[in-house]
Amino acid sequence: MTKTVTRSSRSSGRATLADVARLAGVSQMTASRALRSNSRVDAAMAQRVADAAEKLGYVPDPAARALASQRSSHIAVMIPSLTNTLFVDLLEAVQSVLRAAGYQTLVGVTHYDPLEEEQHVREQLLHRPAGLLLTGLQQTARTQALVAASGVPVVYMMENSDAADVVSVGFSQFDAAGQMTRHLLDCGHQRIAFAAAQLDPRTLQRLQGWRKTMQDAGLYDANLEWLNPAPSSIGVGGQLLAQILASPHAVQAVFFCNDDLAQGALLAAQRSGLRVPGQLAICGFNDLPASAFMVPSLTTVKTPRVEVGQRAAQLLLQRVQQEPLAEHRVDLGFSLVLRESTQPG
Amino acid sequence: MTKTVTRSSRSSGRATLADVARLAGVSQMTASRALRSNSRVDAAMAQRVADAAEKLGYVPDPAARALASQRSSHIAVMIPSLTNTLFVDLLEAVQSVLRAAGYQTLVGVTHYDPLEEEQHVREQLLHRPAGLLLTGLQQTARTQALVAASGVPVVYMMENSDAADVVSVGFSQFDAAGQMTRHLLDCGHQRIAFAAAQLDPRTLQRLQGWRKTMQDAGLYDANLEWLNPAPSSIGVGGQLLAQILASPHAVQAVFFCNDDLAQGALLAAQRSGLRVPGQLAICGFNDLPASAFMVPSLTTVKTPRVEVGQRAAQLLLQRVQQEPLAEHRVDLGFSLVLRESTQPG
DNA sequence: TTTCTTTGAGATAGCGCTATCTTATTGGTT
DNA sequence: AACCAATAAGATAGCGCTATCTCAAAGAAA
Repeated sequence: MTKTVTRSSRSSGRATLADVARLAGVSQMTASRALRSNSRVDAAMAQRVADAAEKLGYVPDPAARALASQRSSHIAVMIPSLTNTLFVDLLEAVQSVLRAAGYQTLVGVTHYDPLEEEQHVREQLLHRPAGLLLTGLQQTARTQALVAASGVPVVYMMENSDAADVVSVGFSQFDAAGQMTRHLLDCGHQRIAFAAAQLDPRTLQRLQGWRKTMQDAGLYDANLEWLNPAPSSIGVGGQLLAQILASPHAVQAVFFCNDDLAQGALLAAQRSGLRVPGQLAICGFNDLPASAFMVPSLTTVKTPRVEVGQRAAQLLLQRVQQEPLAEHRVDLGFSLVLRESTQPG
Repeated sequence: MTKTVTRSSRSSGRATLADVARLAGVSQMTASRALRSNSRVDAAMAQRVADAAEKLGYVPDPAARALASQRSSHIAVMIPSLTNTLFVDLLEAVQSVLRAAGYQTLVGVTHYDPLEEEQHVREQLLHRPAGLLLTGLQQTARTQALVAASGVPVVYMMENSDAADVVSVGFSQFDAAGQMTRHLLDCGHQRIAFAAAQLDPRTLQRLQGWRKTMQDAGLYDANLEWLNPAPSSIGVGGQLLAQILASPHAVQAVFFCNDDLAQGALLAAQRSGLRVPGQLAICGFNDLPASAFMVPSLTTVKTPRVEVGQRAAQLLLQRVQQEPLAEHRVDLGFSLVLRESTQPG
């Protein structure tokens, strides 16, 4: 005999917490607590509730939960771009961790614009996300104020902050660029140009890393800096190379701030008959998938974007669940990938 | 004098619909209707409500709305991959349209796996999305059943269906591949290989388009088919080219099912000293950003992915808002992009 | 023993909306 | 004039959860 429960016409038809509580023979509140296991509940009773939920195929209603608790099961993620494989990898890593924990990921693509980021954050906060993941540390003052006022926990990705109350997962863009520059110096190059596009904060940190190393080596020259604010792309990489070659200042190597630029430069070099690394050494940053297959293969910096995404998501979950954090600042490092495009004679 | 409204400790502190109704001097229900403008409301009254909402900075609470109406402001989008620029462009287009209309986009990356898609859809339906965007027409039977049972409106992307009750926005993968094959024939090639990876439904439709054209020309040979189920990538493109060149069957041109494969083949050819198009013509599909910059530049099929995303999102919004659709099947076509890699002698 | 905490469970009361039912008003029919 | 649909607004009652308060029982401190 099937017990037929009469339901209002407005009900969803799904099993509700009340059904579970009835079957388990406990109050609805106890069932709620048992399923969330946040408050101390008798173990045997919790098991009864879990069994009842299982039997009924009960799934909590996110909207009801959000309305009652003023906190949704969404986590908002702000990334600058999906065109750059870097952020795609970051996002996929974030999403797999969050999804496994039962959270939905809402992605905001900011196109490297702090104001667009602010607008996205403002919209997202209306949905009362459980947490927020931000790329980089340079938000507008209003974004910071909005986030602070909302009380939503945040974890920052791709850069590290020294502030005590900021949780960040990243690596030193400055050091990475410094080491790559060092490598080019070790190859015997002295006139090492730095070419960049987009000019987002992380790119500028790489610029500083290159500058510092060149200055320390006594080889810094402002004529070696080639900065183009346009979005980074293969096409812009080719343009930058053309500009560098057309200038009267000699150059032995070019450090591109991103692999797509470097790839574009390699292709442009090939088209114009310039031998790499014979006449010019070229390197990039991020180790995008195509870089290993370029001819010549591209020397670059391998960045831990997947690990950054995973760790950031894990830390955010801990914050959301009010667990204490072991560390506030996670530096995941980087590694140089030396390939043909900088191979010394 | 500021009127202080006493609020319960559980309230969010934001202005609620009740506040708006009070200020406008109407009932809460009228305010609700006026703001949604779905039911006939007196124009003057609607204006009063709108003014009051504006004055209070009222923003509806999505959770409360979802709970009361059994329908959220989310729209779920299923795409196979974010690694393929094709889908990134599609997604960004979708998202910009939906966001402008006040909907949140929830992305499910299925990795070309119908079962993973099913699991994503199942999870998303628990959140009662307002609508669903699916890539391709090949879902599992259970996915179809789940979607049908939920009553959530769906629009299919990237392929067109002839079924009367299916809303789809796409183009003919079959025709596109046929035309490209025709182009290779027109260039004077007879031994035209088709090389593919991933082997998702759309890839197989392209395969069929190539087959049909080759058969019609009396040039079909099963030895010209090179299918690798691995995920499509630059590396796999190089492998496929190596296999084709190592086989005893002569080949004059290779039609790769995706640009990333073709790019990999171009790079591998360059590395091994094979002249393209001199010794071998190569073409791809999708016109990814790098293709125009390859050396030689890559002949390919330009696919209307941005337009597909926009139209699909617009149609879905119409379905969500119960508006009648002008057309159920939107074919956005494609165009051949003829570049150096297939240039005859 | 008495009193004061601690702990687990239940009862109650919303969270902020919208579906639905009811009632008042209007204008068109016969 | 009497009647009936069509329309607009209000009253009511939830949607399915969780925060908060209350209370009984059990253990710790006096």
